[in-house]
Amino acid sequence: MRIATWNVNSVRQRLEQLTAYLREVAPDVLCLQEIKCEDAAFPRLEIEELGYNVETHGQKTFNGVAILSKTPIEVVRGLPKFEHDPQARYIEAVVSTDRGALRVASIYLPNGNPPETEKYAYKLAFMDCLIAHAASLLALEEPVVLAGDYNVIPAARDVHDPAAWAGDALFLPQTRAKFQELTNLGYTEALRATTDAAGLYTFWDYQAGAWQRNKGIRIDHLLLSPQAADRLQSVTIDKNLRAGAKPSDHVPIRCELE
DNA sequence: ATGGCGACGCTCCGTCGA
Repeated sequence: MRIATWNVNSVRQRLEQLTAYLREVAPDVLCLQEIKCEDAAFPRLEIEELGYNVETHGQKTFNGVAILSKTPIEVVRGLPKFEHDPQARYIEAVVSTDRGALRVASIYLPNGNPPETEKYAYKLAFMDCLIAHAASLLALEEPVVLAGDYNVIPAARDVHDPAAWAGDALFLPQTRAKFQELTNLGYTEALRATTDAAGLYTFWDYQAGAWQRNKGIRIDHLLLSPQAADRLQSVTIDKNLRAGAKPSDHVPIRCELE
């Protein structure tokens, strides 16, 4: 069972890369963030043609999330207790698999910069709500994968230059503490269950030759409930996509569950 | 040493992202 997440930075701009990824990597479930279009504008037919079911929670211009799945899914749009949010940042699916139900969320957590503004307060409020919801999911004792662009650098080893990012909303102590609060509930960060290595990144800015200089950060994560973590076999960052033509500034990260 | 991008839209600049 292969589950991937990818911030595509506009699904319409990335359609060629997305369909190539579905063909070559063929994840069973792919969570997308920053689709940047309304549901009606999502290139649904091109994806369905490749054998995927498509569920979107889009909006015009900004944000927008989706879940693609080889098997049929039932979805809920919006983060529970945060449904009034006009920003489309959360969609959750129950996926039928041959090993029973699997729950997968596609999350686009707010960036939060600049930290002294209401944007950071919004990020923290979203995280509080996500923590509460994640706790309620644990009570179901199901395999759950909370996947997405968390806009959180968990630790110094996850950023090329920790000092340069010290005051950034992605790396502030309060941000990292909230992320740790989430994992402390009982979720396993998939990548960190497989390696302690530093310098594993999922995002490189388009500016200042960040990719060429490997000035990256690790902000896209897969969080696993105990029932999912027990089945974890491997984690892969599809870094090669950043070197290809017209890339997203994020690359996919995926895990294999037995 | 500095700055260097890219997507979007009531589009040719201003805003946003990370």
